[in-house]
Amino acid sequence: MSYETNVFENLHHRMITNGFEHGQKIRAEHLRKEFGCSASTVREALFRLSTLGLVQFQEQRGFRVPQKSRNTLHELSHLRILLESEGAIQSIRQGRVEWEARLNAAHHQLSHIEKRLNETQISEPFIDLWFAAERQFHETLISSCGSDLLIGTHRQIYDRFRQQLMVEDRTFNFVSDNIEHHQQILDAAMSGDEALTQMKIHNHLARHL
Amino acid sequence: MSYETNVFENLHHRMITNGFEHGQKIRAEHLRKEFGCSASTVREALFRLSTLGLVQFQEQRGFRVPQKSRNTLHELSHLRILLESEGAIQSIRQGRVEWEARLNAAHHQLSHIEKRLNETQISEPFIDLWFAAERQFHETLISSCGSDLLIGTHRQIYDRFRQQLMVEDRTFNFVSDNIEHHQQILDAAMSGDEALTQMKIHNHLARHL
DNA sequence: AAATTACAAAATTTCAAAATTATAGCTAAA
DNA sequence: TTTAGCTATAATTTTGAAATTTTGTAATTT
Repeated sequence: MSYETNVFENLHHRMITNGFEHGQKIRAEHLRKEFGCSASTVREALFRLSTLGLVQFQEQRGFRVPQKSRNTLHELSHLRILLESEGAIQSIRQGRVEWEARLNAAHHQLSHIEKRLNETQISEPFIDLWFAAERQFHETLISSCGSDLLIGTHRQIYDRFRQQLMVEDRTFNFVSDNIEHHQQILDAAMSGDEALTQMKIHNHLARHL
Repeated sequence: MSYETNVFENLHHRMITNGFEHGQKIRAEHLRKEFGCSASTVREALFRLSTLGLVQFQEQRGFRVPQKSRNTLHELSHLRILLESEGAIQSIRQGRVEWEARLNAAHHQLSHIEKRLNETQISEPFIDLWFAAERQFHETLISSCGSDLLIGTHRQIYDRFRQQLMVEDRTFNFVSDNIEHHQQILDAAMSGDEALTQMKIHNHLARHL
């Protein structure tokens, strides 16, 4: 793996997991010391991230983490509902027992983590586990839709969605609602009811609209 | 405007207007002579294009224009229908007389070009005009949807869609169908019939599914 | 006190050379 | 004839310095 790809993946992850603050200036000249490479290599990675919307680029003024924005969150939620509903519906239509098994497994893991969080309120060591399991659940939900493009686009939106919520994610205020919502989404998908699945996905995200 | 942005925009345009052939290797080392800048600057622009899906990047093997792919076109069409329908529906709901005026203007220009193309079969001088007008019509159709994110995502998909059709676009075989389809989309949108608009968009793109 | 100017420091952008890797062609051995 | 090994060439990746622009601060002017 090349240096640039290493830098890209590292920064990509930190952009959506509160590794940098909203609005923070990202200086290639500083990060090069941390990564032990040239500022040009960091700059390349930042350009890719800017195209993904995870960093804002302004000529001659460098790169900056996007601010939290109520409007951006609204738009991301709306588009995420659209994509995830379509992906889930197509997965219901095209998925097989294998998809159901994977979805149940993903849900099992996620609900296990969320229930632990809900009982103990021990937060910090679980955030990474929760983060990965939440993503895995939603991605598995659409994984049999038959379109890599839809999956990729959904991922792009999901990443930006997570970035907008990266501070709030760490308060864990959402957990009890999530347990219920994720269960409802799973049940609806397992029952093969497309409209119900779409409605449950919408309910899950409606508070951000 | 910086060099890199210049290079990016130039390459971006050529990626979707048959400036390079499907599957062609894109060498920064060669293009630097054309642009009169360093290969590193070209490489930066290519990284951005790769994130947009208009160029494929492979470590140590550089950049390549994506092949034509029946499957990719299918996925792009499906996703484009999804996004464009949603954008059109939201525009119908949220748009005002001003949106209708802009859409009628965009359609007028597009149909004028398409009719000329249909009558005279003079192709080459019109491709750029048609290209711009077709894009303008579809973008205007969704322009009052209230979501910059949806508009931006649609544009990204539309670009890739045009790349897949950039050779076929130059045969002009589609023109008479297009005249009819665009008119139907306009009429449906003007009538405020959401379901009909969605159906007409679907019909317009169904041959690529 | 507020606005403007000048200058130094910091940051950004670009460059082309060095380091590294892939590719192509040739030769020898099996 | 095929395969493996070697070498030269071409291309890719990375580097850090030079060129350019922005930012911050102090001094001056209004």
